[in-house]
Amino acid sequence: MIVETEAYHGPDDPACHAFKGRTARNEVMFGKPGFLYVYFTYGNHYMLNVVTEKEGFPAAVLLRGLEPLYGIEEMARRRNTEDIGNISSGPGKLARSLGITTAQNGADLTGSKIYMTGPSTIRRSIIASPRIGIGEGGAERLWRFFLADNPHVSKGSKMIRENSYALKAARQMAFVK
DNA sequence: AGAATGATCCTCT
DNA sequence: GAGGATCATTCTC
Repeated sequence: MIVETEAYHGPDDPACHAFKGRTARNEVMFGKPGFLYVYFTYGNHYMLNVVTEKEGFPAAVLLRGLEPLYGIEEMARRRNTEDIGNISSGPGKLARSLGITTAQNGADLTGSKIYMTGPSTIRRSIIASPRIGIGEGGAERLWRFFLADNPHVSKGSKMIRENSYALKAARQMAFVK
């Protein structure tokens, strides 16, 4: 179950890989929505994105956190950990746990091999926050989204959550006082 | 051709 | 909380 995402929106978003135009790497983002955009970074990690928007408009959503529901043992094995909270709580971990690499770049998510399913209606409380780990164009837009009550979010999001709780608590104390 | 950089994670202190 | 790993991609010359 997807519990954390981040949005990247083409020409108006400096943090988007396609901000400066088409390259070999970001090619897939310019294609049809519903396809995987996977890239390799920091010499270690694959980032798993889903292409959104219409063909020709480069945009994608980065998957940053999953709650393992099925195939947990296999995910854990790929991640070499027993700690369920550490299997897919971050974008690099997530791709690793699913066995996704650039071999799957451009894969069709509307077929039957790799796909997403489930309710499209929002039933849970969601926190929107600034994107992290991004330079220019990162902070202004609240384009990181994660479930307010789910433990399988990335480290940065946990911090945001804790800070917001701390803020709430501080306000409450001030109110009581 | 060479250098810099990065939508991160892990280890060690 | 700091720093290293580690390499594909992109930018610069």
